[in-house]
Amino acid sequence: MGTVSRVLNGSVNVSADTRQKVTAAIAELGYVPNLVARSLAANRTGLIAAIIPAIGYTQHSEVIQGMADVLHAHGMNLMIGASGYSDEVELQIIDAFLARRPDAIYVTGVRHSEAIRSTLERSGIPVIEGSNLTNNPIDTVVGYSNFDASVELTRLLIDRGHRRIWHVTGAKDFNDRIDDRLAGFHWLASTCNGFEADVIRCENSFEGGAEAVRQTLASVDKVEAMCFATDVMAVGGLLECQRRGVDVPGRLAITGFDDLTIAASINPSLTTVKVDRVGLGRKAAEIIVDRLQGNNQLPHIVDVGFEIIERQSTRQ
Amino acid sequence: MGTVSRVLNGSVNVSADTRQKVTAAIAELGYVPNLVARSLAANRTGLIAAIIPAIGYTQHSEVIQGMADVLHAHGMNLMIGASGYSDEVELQIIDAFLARRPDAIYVTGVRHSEAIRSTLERSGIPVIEGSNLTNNPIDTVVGYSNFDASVELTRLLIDRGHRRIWHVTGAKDFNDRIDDRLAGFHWLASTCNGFEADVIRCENSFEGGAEAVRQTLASVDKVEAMCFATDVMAVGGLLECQRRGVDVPGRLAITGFDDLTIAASINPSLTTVKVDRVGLGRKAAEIIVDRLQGNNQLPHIVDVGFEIIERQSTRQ
DNA sequence: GAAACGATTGGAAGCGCTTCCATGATTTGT
DNA sequence: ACAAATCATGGAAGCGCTTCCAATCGTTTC
Repeated sequence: MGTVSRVLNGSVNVSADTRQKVTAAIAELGYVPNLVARSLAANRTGLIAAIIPAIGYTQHSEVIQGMADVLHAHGMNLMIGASGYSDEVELQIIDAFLARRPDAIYVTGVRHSEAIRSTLERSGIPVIEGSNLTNNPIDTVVGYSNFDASVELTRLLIDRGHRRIWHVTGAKDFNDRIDDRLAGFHWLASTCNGFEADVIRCENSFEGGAEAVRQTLASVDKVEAMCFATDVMAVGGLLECQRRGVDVPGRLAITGFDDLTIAASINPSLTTVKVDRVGLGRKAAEIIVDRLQGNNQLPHIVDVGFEIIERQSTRQ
Repeated sequence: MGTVSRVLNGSVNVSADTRQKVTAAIAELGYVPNLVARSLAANRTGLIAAIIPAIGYTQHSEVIQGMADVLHAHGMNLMIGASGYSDEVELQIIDAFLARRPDAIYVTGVRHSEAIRSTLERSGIPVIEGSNLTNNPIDTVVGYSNFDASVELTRLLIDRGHRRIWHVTGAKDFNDRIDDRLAGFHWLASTCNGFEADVIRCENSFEGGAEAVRQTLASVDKVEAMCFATDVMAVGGLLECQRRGVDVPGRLAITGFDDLTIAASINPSLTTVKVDRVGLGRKAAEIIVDRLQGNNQLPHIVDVGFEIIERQSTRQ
């Protein structure tokens, strides 16, 4: 038993001869190691837990895709849960996951309830926060600055000559990513003279974006640009402009955020912020794998960056 | 120890008094049961494995979302893997998952390599195949008839007076779902007189759909309708028509498949086939839960149905 | 009031591995 | 050639639970 275990775990202290025999026996018997027993004995499960707000949304599931790829290559597997943007549900899922003794845990965002934060801190395993940045991670954060990206995107609109810009965002306290985008917008606005900054909130959906366009066009005679906090809303807005014959970007410039694949295809194509989400997931998984192999010299703040992609919706 | 276990598992044979004491002690000590040990002892992990072609695609991740919701409500958790449409990778993932002794496994589609099929058959756990139908499931299939849906969709185009229809599909043998859609199209075509059926293959992407439109318009002077095997291709095609000023549905009727959210918002809105994917996932999970609770009287072929949604892209 | 019974409870075995330890085999140094 | 060190191997303990069994206790029945 001891020797078989050594063979399976690739220990050095096994003679080539014995290894051969054991391997043959394993093949002949069709023996499949029981990883549950291994997990218990070795105090290491090879399971990684990941919690995202919603599995059905590309922005989040692409991160998971990246993680799954890297983890699978290292013999580890992913457990996944969806919080539905609820702190309460998220805590429940975290508790359920921790009872399964994962080797590490990934959570989306950097703003958590006190209960969640303390649970994660006491978990004793690597905790990766993703999709945003913070100076004060629970353990390690892998993301990009939603604040900076929003600043750069808004600056692009200003550079194009716009002096009145509407920032369209989701419900209050919906999540830290869009809050930081709004904060970046506000910050830049406060540094500019003769600049009119407005904010409108709507549902994060195509219809929400469309509604935002309708409201905005109805309430003021002159709107120069709308800076949507997500591509979903921006595309919804763009399509509403198509329907109403509003010239984009002639009458109204539009920007999004996320670079969904539709952003490049729609007419006019959409200026947005691109983030390599699959890469972010891969990076998170690589850090986890590294940490579990004993590397404690890893950075705790990992910026995967972003890229402003200017397309037709802002180019006159 | 025995008694504590009985309390935790809600056994009947514990006095209210003892239960009270144990519960209090658990709360005070902040004891968290180790589900790994439980899994080993009880020979039941409470883990469900799910394999989909790609996690980042809404069509598949929505199913996972539905499963995760139901499973979480029953104290079970999801392990997830992505095959990237490769039989080889899929088998690797299945093997890796089975070593973790999941209580059930979900796989996408009903056409599998011989190795995969036999591995699943011998696994000894409930196997759910999803997103299509077959008369010969490995164990249980939860899905809808891609064949029938395609027939109905094509019939709608014929009813609208179209006599030349292009079916746009993906690469050969890409997956059983789009193959069945093509088969449905062919079958209906073969029953109609004076009907011209063409097939074109392209990449399953917006750009692929656009390319299909370009090729089709260039090669023939009269095309009446294009029936795309997926909404992604259809939307790509529709946007290409926008760019070229091709009137949809006046000059060219277009249909998709999947009812992605964009289908309802795009201009003109897209006629497509709607499937409740989250519901499909929920149903699959409910069957799993039921089976694990010992119910063996469940149907092995579960049709969750589909709905043809006619929108502007086919309505003259 | 004694026998019989069912409801509770504690204890031990065991789930299938990993890991430590002791033993024996082999190699190295001198 | 011999002692010391190194390596390979089998065996046993133990990971933290569940579950079975036997023992205990309070009740009911006649």
